Amino acid sequence: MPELPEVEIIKIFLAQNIVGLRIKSVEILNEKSFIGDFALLTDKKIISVGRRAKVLRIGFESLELLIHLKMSGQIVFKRHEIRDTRKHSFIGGHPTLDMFGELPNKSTRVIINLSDDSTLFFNDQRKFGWMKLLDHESGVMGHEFFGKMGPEPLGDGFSLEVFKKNLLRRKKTPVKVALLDQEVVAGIGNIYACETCFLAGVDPRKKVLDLHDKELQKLYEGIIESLKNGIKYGGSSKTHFANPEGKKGLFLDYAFVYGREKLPCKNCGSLIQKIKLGGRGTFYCSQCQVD
DNA sequence: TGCCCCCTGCAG
DNA sequence: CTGCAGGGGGCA
Repeated sequence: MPELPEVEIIKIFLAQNIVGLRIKSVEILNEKSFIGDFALLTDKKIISVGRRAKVLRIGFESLELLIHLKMSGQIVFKRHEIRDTRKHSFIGGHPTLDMFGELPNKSTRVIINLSDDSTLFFNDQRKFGWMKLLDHESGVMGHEFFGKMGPEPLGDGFSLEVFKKNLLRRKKTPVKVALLDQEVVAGIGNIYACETCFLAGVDPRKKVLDLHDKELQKLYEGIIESLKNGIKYGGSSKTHFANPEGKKGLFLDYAFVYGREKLPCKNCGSLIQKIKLGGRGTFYCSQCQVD
């Protein structure tokens, strides 16, 4: 589900809502969803919430909890004053937790009870996601885990030069597949890779080696623009994604190609094509995305 | 660099 | 029933 924009939206929400609270208890409903000793979290105070690539980072004084939502993960925040989400649901536009049903639900894997009686649910239908608890002593925190990852595309370290250098390590790879490589740029997933190629006017099948300098420039700008738009519209809610209070994202309404197979291109009117690249569905406009 | 796999559920 | 889904680790 989540790519950089969706994880960023969750991060922003959690930063405003759980920092300063303590962990009251953790319940593991699926063993493989939590790596590490969850009991260590008891009574620990949350001091920071961050993001690196598609990974959420929740910081404690001597511990860090990493969360990767993979394809179907959700973080749901249930405020303490809401006893029964179904009876207290709003009508019309307000975010509600209704989309999650009763909580915990069938796909809830971990429950984190917080000191003010609010609750975090880690839901993950496909069980690909994980929570990992790291400690300072293990030396895993920070560089070792994230060491090989490329730059944050919305951060200061992401220059055109760095982008070109990293991308060109994948010379024979189709450009859209190379954009998915987290060592090239961190945080791009299938939706934003497709959108980036469209914004750059580049055929997603084109090998990195064959890209002109102008195309590299436009890809660089396209990455930043598509990701910023993703955040601006609250993320992509194809199936699973909603922010922690149940608000869905609207980005796919504004997407140019992703999910628009056989629909007219918003730029030229010709029909959007769907192909498979690197095993992933890939959408593009054969008129707008050519040499 | 390209599969297969980890899973569950939904659409065709 | 088959195939597909916002990810990515491991293996040849």
